[in-house]
Amino acid sequence: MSGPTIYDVARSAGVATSTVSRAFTNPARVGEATRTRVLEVARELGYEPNPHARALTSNRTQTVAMVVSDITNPHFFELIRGAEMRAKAAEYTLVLVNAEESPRIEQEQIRRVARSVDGFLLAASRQPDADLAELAASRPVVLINRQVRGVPSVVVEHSEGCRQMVAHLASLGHTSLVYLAGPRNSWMAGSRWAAIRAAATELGVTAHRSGPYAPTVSSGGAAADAAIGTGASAIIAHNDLLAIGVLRRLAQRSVRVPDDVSVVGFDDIFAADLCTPALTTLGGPHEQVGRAAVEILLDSLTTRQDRRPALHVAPPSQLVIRDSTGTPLGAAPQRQGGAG
Amino acid sequence: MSGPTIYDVARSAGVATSTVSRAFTNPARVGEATRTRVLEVARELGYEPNPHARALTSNRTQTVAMVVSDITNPHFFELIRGAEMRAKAAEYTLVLVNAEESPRIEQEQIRRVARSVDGFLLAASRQPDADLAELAASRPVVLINRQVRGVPSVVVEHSEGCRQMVAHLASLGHTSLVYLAGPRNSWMAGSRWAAIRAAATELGVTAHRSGPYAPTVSSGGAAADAAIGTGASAIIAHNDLLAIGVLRRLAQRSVRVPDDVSVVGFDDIFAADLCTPALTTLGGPHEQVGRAAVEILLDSLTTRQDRRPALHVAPPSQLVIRDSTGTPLGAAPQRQGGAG
DNA sequence: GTGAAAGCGCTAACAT
DNA sequence: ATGTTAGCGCTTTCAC
Repeated sequence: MSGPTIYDVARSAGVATSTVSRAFTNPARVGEATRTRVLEVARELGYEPNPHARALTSNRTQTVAMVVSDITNPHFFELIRGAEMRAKAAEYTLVLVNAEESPRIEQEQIRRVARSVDGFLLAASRQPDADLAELAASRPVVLINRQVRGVPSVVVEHSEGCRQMVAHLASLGHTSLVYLAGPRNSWMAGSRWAAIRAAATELGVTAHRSGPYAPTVSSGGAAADAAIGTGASAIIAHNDLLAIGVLRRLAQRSVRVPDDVSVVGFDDIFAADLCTPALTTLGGPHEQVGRAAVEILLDSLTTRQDRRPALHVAPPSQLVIRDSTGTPLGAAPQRQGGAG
Repeated sequence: MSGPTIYDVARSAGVATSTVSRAFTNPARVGEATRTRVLEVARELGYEPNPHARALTSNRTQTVAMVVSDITNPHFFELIRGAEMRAKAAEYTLVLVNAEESPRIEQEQIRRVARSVDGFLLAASRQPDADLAELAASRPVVLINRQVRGVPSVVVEHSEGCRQMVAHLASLGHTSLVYLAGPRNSWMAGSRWAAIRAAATELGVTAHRSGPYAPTVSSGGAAADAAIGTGASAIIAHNDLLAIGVLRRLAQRSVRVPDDVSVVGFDDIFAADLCTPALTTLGGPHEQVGRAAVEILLDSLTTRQDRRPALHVAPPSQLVIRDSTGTPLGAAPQRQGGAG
């Protein structure tokens, strides 16, 4: 059934099991010659350490869990990819958990896998701050695109990004915008709105908020209708998926983008560059975020548990200007055409 | 550090540890009253079975690994999503492994996690048949979009799909097509080409093959150039990513799609519907494929190991006709415009 | 239906 | 530097 054990190797190599164990987990504490011999024998026998036996005594599993709020969202792909690669490089295994936008499922799953993993990567967690703080107190946790006091996190910088976004819109002549908000329990939704509103105030632009909306293409229909209703000439959607849905509905309604209304999204997913018109969006180094999060997590696993500061990393976002933003012709008809 | 054990529960409930164990893993073999009491006590104490201790004796981990050839390809995300959901429903955990298009990495990673999982889902494996057969002989394996004699698999039906694709092209007036092949060690690439060639022969269409190409957007440039070189009026790309890359290059070169040349892809990824022109492609129920694969795997875990037939499931593909295919104006100028 | 006890394969004191 | 020896928390015969 299962392969050779540490005993087989020990016997074959003429050493004690503890020596074999050390040869694998703590090579420095075994004599040069012994070590090579042991490893040699192990290789010959095809010995592979049993991770469960190992975990049982050492409480280390070489596994980390990545929990994403919605595996349906392509945005997470890049995060997952970065995390997987970094984990693999460190000989860690990545367990993938989909919270399906439900705080309840999220928590259930976290409990379920808690014993099998060394730590958690929580991407866009929908749980309340208190729950996250509590979890982080008992297990190593790194938050991604979510910030909670005292918990390490990697968040794509968006405050300045939102400012740039609003500035871009303002410079095109927009004087009124609407933010189509993401889910109520999305920290990002709140944080982005705050940044947008601040920038809008500063730049003399009127900003409204509508929502919350599920961050999906299909909820873009209702979101677009609501946005049009506000009379704003610029729409900032919570993410690219929603923005793409908005674009669709706008096309159906023969509202021209960007002539009649400008649309911008967040994340710069692969599809943002392909849709028509190509979407202006606030992108970020998502893959790198995934890597960084794993790095911090692994760090907190190896480093002594003494009070390291809960670090917060915020790699810069970048406003990618494409074709969905432009001068509103209705509002500023100094160009060629008239209003819609 | 870690929570209460089976001993704590046993003591509190006034039973033996074996009874507690049974209450969890084999409820039928414990008296009604005892069971409820044990479970009650366990809940009160916040007891959670330790999966490693459990795995150590039982050799079952409640975990399956999904290995994908390239996590970069959005196509896999539907597969992953389906698999994750089905696994979760069965209280199994999904481990995600990216083979990075390398048979070597694929094999290494499989070895690495072999002891930690109950079985493998191998999506678009790049390994030789022999290696897969060998692996399948020692561990439960389900292949996805790959077929190897004697190994259970779920493959989106594509033989008939390819035929429809070629028929669609032929009906539009195309008499010559080129298939831009995927990676050399991609089973799908070979299988699709065989089906395309057969259909082409049957329908009196000339078919060329070019490649292999990496199934990525960026290799679409060279692929497009080669395709144009063949003079074919229709291009069948190995997957949507490659097709999108082809579309890009064609646009750069001012080759009109579909007037000058038609383009079709495979997979019907999210972006296929968004690019310009929208891509005609052979889609499939990918999420369902992921689910089905997990189901078969779990089945082979629970069912006795006696010789079940290695089942092969092939859910139907569907030709999604969009705007990238049309009548070649150069070849059949019976419409309005002239050739390019 | 329930209990006693022997491991599963490994790590980690503690010796030497 | 290496060996001895307890367990880690659970499952699983084997008794009763």
